[in-house]
Amino acid sequence: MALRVYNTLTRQKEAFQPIESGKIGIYACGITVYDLCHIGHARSAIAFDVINKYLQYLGFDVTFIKNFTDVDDKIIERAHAEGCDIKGITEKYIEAHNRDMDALGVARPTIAPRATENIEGMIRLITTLFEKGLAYDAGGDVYYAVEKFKGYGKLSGRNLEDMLAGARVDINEKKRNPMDFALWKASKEGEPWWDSPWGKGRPGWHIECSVMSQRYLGETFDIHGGGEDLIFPHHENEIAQSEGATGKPLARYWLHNGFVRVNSEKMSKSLGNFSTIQDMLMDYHPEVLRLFVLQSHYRSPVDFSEESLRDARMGMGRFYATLKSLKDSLARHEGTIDEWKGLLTEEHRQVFEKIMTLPERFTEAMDDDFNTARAIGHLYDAVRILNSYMAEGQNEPAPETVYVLVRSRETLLRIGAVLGLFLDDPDHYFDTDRNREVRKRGLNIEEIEGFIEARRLARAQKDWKKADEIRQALVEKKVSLKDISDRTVWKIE
RNA sequence: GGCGGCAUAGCCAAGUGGCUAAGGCAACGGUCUGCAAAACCGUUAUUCACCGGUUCGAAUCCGGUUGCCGCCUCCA
Repeated sequence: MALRVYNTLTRQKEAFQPIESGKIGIYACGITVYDLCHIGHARSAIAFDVINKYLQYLGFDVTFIKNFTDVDDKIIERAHAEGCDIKGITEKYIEAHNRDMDALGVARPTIAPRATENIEGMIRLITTLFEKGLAYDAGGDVYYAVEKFKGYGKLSGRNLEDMLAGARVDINEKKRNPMDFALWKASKEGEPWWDSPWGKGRPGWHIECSVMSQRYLGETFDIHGGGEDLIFPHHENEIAQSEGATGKPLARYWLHNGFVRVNSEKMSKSLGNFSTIQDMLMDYHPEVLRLFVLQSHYRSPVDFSEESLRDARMGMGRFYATLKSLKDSLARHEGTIDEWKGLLTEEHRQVFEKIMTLPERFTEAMDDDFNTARAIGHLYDAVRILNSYMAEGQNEPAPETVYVLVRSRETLLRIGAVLGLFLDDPDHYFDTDRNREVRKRGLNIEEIEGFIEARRLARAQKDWKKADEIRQALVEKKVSLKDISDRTVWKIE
């Protein structure tokens, strides 16, 4: 089966066909840098990160562009509020954004262009739109004449009459049509400005993406992505600008991710119901956040709550428990024992072959519009098979077992990497997880270990009653114990 | 008002015409254990919001009803 993707433009899944064989250009709309990123931004970033990584996994040479909008009303407002220039704001939040994305394991884009570095290109594009009769000057403000562009509304499935019937179009005397949007805004006192044929001003929001995508990916490129709230007006306007100027399709496939919700409502700045990525990373391992997001399809909404994150954490713990078992089983067996390939007895071969079909099943799921939820289901299946297999041949694994486990682990890690999962060392994962949980619940490690030592002494004397009381006290603090032959390990539930 | 999406077990979530409706979390029973925990095995939706229709056959297609959500204003 070949890759199929849901295209917002046609509202159906289509066979994916790159413009140039073996190469893919993706443009994903980035953020306006005036504040910290929240979980909603993380969801979008992770969705396109996985798309990016999966396409590379398939062997495509991917050019991934994600911009920064670094001039905009909100930024100017914020700069005034903090008494600095816009660069003071944008530099700070670009840095914060990059830190957040790095922490989440989101790969940096091939190029991360900024709007303010592309003003000349925007002026050129607006000039072209004037030549085509699609732009008009209204006293220093330049607007796009939407009526002049056939097909305005084709992405969002609207037409101008419907939109005009809507209650919330702002009245602006300067506009010829209420739906016309700004390409260039005359600067007011104290605002940043650039010289242009229409006077001092700054670009409108939409023009930058048309310019930067064309600069780095050409007039027509493969995939354009973003959150579903960008479909209208942002992406609709990009189409009007770019296609109005070139007469060619802007992008072949339009992909939009669904929202993160809180209590069934969109997580957003205006509702104030957001959690920043920084805050969430204090409480959860980054891969728990990724798993939370990837367990749903990227176009569906996901509901964010303490409980859903807790579920994701438990699921992630299951994966790492298996990775830890694999690590421990193989600790004394470096390298692969390749001579066992082809010599496996029936029992070993069955496990081996099941795990070796994992990439196939993974690809089948991901080829269906990046169905990460189904892919993750297959990973859990593999984990169950391996746990069962390891439970049988515990202590000293036979050489053929080692061969199967080495190959299985490679496969698991290779596929996990596409989703940005299993990248941590299992011991490190559980250490940091425990430290996080201990801090969240206000517990004290020395105290817990003191209790465990007291219980060890009680157990040595076969004082089961006392040992159980101690354990019960710990269980009430959500600390669970596991007795292994010579020691006791603990974790937080 | 216009446009669009969603409704699957206690919770989360795959599945878009036909083998036994994935998987995770939770719960319960068993193996293991001094007892537990983890892991493993087993159980938990004759049924997919509701009503009607198409079909040999539908969670899946069509029509209607109800409920929830998004966009139409900055927003991932």
